[in-house]
Amino acid sequence: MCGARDIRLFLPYLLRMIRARPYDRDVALDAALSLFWRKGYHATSLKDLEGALQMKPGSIYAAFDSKHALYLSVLERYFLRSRGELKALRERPGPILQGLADHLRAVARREADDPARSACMLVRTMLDATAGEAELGARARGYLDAIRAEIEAAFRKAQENGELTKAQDPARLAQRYQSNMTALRIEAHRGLDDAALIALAEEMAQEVEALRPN
Amino acid sequence: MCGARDIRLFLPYLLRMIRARPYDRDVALDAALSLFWRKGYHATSLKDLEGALQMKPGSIYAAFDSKHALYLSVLERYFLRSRGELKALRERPGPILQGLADHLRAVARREADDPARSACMLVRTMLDATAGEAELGARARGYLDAIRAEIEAAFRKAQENGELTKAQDPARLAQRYQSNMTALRIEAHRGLDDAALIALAEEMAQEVEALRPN
DNA sequence: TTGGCTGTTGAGCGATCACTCAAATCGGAT
DNA sequence: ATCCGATTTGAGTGATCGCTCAACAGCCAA
Repeated sequence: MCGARDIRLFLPYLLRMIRARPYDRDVALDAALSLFWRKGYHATSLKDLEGALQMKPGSIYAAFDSKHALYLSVLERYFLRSRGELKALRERPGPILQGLADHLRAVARREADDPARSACMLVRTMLDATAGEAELGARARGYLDAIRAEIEAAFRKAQENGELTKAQDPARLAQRYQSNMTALRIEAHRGLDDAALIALAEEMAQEVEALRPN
Repeated sequence: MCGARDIRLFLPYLLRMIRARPYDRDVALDAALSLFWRKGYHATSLKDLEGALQMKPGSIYAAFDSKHALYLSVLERYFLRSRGELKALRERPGPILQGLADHLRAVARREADDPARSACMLVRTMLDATAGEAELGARARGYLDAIRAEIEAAFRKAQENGELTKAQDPARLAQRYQSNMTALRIEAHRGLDDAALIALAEEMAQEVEALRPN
């Protein structure tokens, strides 16, 4: 009996929780992600963010605390998506090595189609972070490590499935795979023509496929 | 007879030309190179430069015109040194492939020893350059292209020397070599431990050596 | 010495930076 | 209709940005 009253009591707060905000946090974060990814941390000003997020400075600070904190949120968002892609790849049925190889091909194709090609945001953040924003660099490194761990897990699973010999070292293969991916995306950023970009990815992909013992 | 007078006439100007400047241009440029390389274009302020160059703003502008122009000078300096290393490599006696492979090993060792590891300045500049400084990006790309051309010339010479089969494509080999070098130096910047860094370079180097037909 | 030219100085310019806060605005409960 | 509290607003904060320039210092010829 007092249950009903309790619900009535908390209803306003529940409603408030789902009350439509004047801005959509996800949309705003995506806009910030796109902007920061394209321009980098230092070159992006609050004015730029105001335009991209369609929010006034006060609202931005109420919602995200600071430019620094917003960048961290955005970076985490980027990381979660990147790792998500890899997790999906590992949990997919079929040979793991094939999935890893195809991922390289897919990234190259995606970049080739994208008119605004841009290298990995984690790498860019790491390269950009100076002593003044040491935390940004540390975060980016941490995320890159987590992604490498994800790749290593994939190679390890491939090894369990007999797609690799016991002598091959998943940690080292993951290291090389990530280096290749980084290089591939930097070449995309550089503006390498589509054919060469896809050929480069193909070369890397075949090296992954060639790991399989026959 | 009028020759002597001419010399006497121009002597002041000749002396002025070699007159010791209050600052040493080469030293100043090296200091700027080090600073810009470490902090990047956007994160480096005039105050930082004043400190590093030991020059007041007026002198900096008298000598280098602007922060932008100074960065361009410094970038060219960096490029010339990088290309110089490769040119030396190509003109050295002995097998070219061996030289290219050893260069990868040497870079890894150099980075491992360097406490302030830093990725290639041209790559960093390219990744950092926004629409506002499109020229910086274009310059960096141009320099990277020139370096790739240098690598390609090395592979081509190796091919002429019979170190490569006729079927192998120097352009593509150069592309991959440069990608590997980029990735290697980014891993160095990332803070990859010395052993792993050197192992990564070794793997890349052996792939170059394996190109040789036997 | 003196005059003249070169190169240095550093206070200070307007613009822009990240950021704040008092006032206006809005949705929902009464 | 009226009020309340949450949210948005945007002019404005001090700090710092890249950069300028009138005044000054040092050197050499005369």
